Parts: sequence; structure tokens; C-alpha cells
Amino acid sequence: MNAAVDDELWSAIGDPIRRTMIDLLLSDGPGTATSLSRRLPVTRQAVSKHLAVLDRVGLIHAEPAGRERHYQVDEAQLARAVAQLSAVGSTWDARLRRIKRIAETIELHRTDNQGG
Amino acid sequence: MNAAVDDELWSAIGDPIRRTMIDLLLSDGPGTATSLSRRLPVTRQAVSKHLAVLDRVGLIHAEPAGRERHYQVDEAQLARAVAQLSAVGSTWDARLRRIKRIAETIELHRTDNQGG
DNA sequence: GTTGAGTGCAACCAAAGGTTGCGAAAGGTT
DNA sequence: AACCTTTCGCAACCTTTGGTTGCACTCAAC
Repeated sequence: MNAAVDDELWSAIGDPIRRTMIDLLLSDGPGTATSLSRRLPVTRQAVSKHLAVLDRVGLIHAEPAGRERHYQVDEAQLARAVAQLSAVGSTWDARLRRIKRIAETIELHRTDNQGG
Repeated sequence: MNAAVDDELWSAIGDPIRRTMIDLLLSDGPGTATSLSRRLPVTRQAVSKHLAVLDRVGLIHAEPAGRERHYQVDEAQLARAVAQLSAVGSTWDARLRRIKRIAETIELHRTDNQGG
């Protein structure tokens, strides 16, 4: 629907670090910048920036807990992102199928007309 | 299988301009840097750089034709990329379902124990 | 109150995406 | 053949983004 929002979602999940972060938050439950950075090949500050990006597009949200900030995945928004992925995937898939069908048709006509 | 290749495929299709380029090549057939740049909000040089990126990961390949270079989608490689998309999508989808199920179970126990 | 873990902010660096400018090669025109 | 147009590739430059280090602040625990 909204192309700008779509692009933001894409660029958010397009980064391998951010995809891993979402994976970690999903598999291990809520976490902080520090806890995530311990399981990633980048510093806490880099993780913090990525968390800000994911937060900005609504894929995660923070919950202050004392001196810590617990981040967790926003399920609805992630479900929307997954829908985007499968939408693009099926679009390309459909076009690949159509191209293949056309190619086969051409091939068929060629052998048909030229007799082999 | 190969994480590095996966990340390269992802970062290739993560860029909105490159996704649009693939869309155009699929819908309109082979094209040149110049023809694509006419349908995109960036200059030919920018398109050329994106084409080089897509070429490097094997999503497209060029065919010299006189003074032009015709680019077209590599169907097998794009099919592989589509598979990556759906793989990540279904992984997240499965985890979201599991989280939802756990949440419902907890909720059920809570009302069960506290009686409302 | 001091110490330690977690956070945020600022400065600095490198890579990526984008632009302009220019020169070279291929094709069409006269 | 000479000329003009189109397309391309290369180089220089700018801006944004991902990453780092360094420092100051807060909250919890001792």
C-alpha cells in the first residue's frame, strides 16, 4: 500500500545484523543492547543504533526496566514485514513462471515451424 | 547453506532501487543501464553501479550487443533468492506462532489459577 | 558513598549510494 | 569520409550509513 513504509520495512530487515537481532529476540525473548551485543560481532553502540532503526519502523519496542531497556519484537509489525517478503517473493515467482511458459511456447513454435 | 552468499543475495535485493530494477527487467524484458535509468529516479551511472552489484551476485547477466549492454535476469539465481526470502519469512512466521501459542497458554493458566 | 553494569551522546572513520564531468566507442546521417 | 548522436566506462566528489572509540550519566548493590 504505502511504498515509503514498505521501503523502510525492507531496509530495516535487509541488514544482516538486524535480521540476526530479530532472530535472537524471537528465539531468546526480550533483550538489551548489551545482551545482544554479546552475541553479535559488533559493539554495543552499533547494536544500539540498529535497535533505534528497528524501533523507528516499529518492528520492536523498548520497555524501560530500572537502568535497563528491554527490547522485544512487535509481533503484528513483524507479521506485516513477513507478508511483504512473501508478496515480493510470489510476484517474482509468478513472473519467472510466466517467462518460463513463454520461453517454452516459443520453443514449441520453433520446432513446430521448422520441423526440428 | 552458505551464509556469506545468502547475505550477498539479501543485500542485493535489500535495496529498493535494485528490487525495482529486477521488477523492470522481469516485466519489460532485457534492458540497458540507459533504458532502466529512464524509468528510475536516479542517474544512469547510479543504475550502472547497481547493475554491477546485481551482476556480481549473479542475479543478472549482461550480453554485449553493439554499443549496448543488454542485462537480463538469471532465472535460476533469482529463484534461489526467492527461496531465501520465503525461508526467512517462514522461520519468523513459525516463531511468531509459537510465541502466540505460549502467550495463550500462559493466559489460560492465569485465568485457570486466579479464577478470572 | 563508592563501585559496577548498562545507557546515551559525540567525534571520528570507512564503505555504499548518488551526482557531475569527461573521454571513448558504436551506429546513423549527410 | 566527416559528423553527430547515443551509449558506455572511468574518475572525482559529496552524503548517508554502519562501525568504532571515548566519555559522562544513571541506577542498583555493597
